[in-house]
Amino acid sequence: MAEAGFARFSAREVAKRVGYSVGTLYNVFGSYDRFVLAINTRTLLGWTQALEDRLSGAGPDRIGALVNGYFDFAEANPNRWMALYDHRMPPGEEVTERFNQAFGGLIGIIEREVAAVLGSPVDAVTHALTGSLVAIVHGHCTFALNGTYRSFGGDPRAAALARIRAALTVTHY
Amino acid sequence: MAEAGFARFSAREVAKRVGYSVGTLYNVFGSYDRFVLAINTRTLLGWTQALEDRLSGAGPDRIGALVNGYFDFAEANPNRWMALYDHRMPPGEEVTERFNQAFGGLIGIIEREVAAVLGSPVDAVTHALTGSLVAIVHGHCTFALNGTYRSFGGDPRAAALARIRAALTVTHY
DNA sequence: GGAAGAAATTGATCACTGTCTATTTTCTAT
DNA sequence: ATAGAAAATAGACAGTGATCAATTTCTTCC
Repeated sequence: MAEAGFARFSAREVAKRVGYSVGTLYNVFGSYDRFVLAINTRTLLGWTQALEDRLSGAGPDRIGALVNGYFDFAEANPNRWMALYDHRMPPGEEVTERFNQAFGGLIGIIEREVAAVLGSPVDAVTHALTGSLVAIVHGHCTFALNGTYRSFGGDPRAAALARIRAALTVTHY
Repeated sequence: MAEAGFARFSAREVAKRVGYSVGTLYNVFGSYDRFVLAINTRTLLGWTQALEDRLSGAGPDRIGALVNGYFDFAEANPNRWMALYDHRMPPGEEVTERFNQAFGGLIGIIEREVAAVLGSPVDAVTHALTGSLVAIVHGHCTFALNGTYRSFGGDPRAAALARIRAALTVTHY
């Protein structure tokens, strides 16, 4: 996935490279979508770990550390990161519990820092605000990786951080 | 594309439905990627038109009209809108000039309104800020359409608009 | 050590995809 | 009516996800 990217990823190619037949892959994972989901869960866990590492070595600007950690992981693993959003479950099928937990864990890390900055408890309000802040960084990161941001000019991660700070400032009042 | 979505879209199926053979589609468009690009260019032009219509019937809150127009188009045409970002050119190949122009036109509409709100001329600074604001809305809209925002709680378009206003407020100073 | 049963693995097969090209059909202008 | 250009076709190719009966490998117990 890291090497080929979501569009060119193939279960058969994986089977060939790991020395198993296609059938085994399907016995283990059930379907192509569940296979990709397993990979994406792994990516999510690695990303969470990267953010935690950033925070543990961070100075007073923990929000800045998170935004930079977010971008750094995505830029270091563009194909894996993009696969997280390129892949969609077929209509009717639900995402794995493990995947949801991994995603929740990632958001939880960010949420704690958002609440800390605002001096608020971790509640529904900070949860919703965290989602919105993540959406801000996600949008900037997406445009950075797919080349859209180049036509805008400026540094996407600096812009994202500025918008986050503005949001947190205004929310203070 | 509107009906099947990017993942399940197929040139052969299109050929069948329009009553031509696959070969003709390839004679006309050159490749699958260029075919999708032609569709996406059309989507971009339709989206631009929708935003212009909104603005022409808008009250004093033109930024609000843009954000709502952005969301409304995406929610009314989820598959077409998502295809805009799901599709990526194969490495080495470039996007059509027509596509870039259509995208530039869309951004231009937003940029004029951003400059107007700030009382600034349309220059490199407002251009970069516009890109950042579009990234904000894009992130919220993406999470709204792919279901991610549900787990956050709250209304994605209201959140996007609040973040935009915060960004424009802080930028004033 | 060997046999019975469970577990894991295989590969052939299916319907589908994008891509390409030689061939045929249709149109256009003289 | 005809020569030449343009448009459209069908079929072949290599690749995909999916399925499943048949085979191989591993456990377990006597």
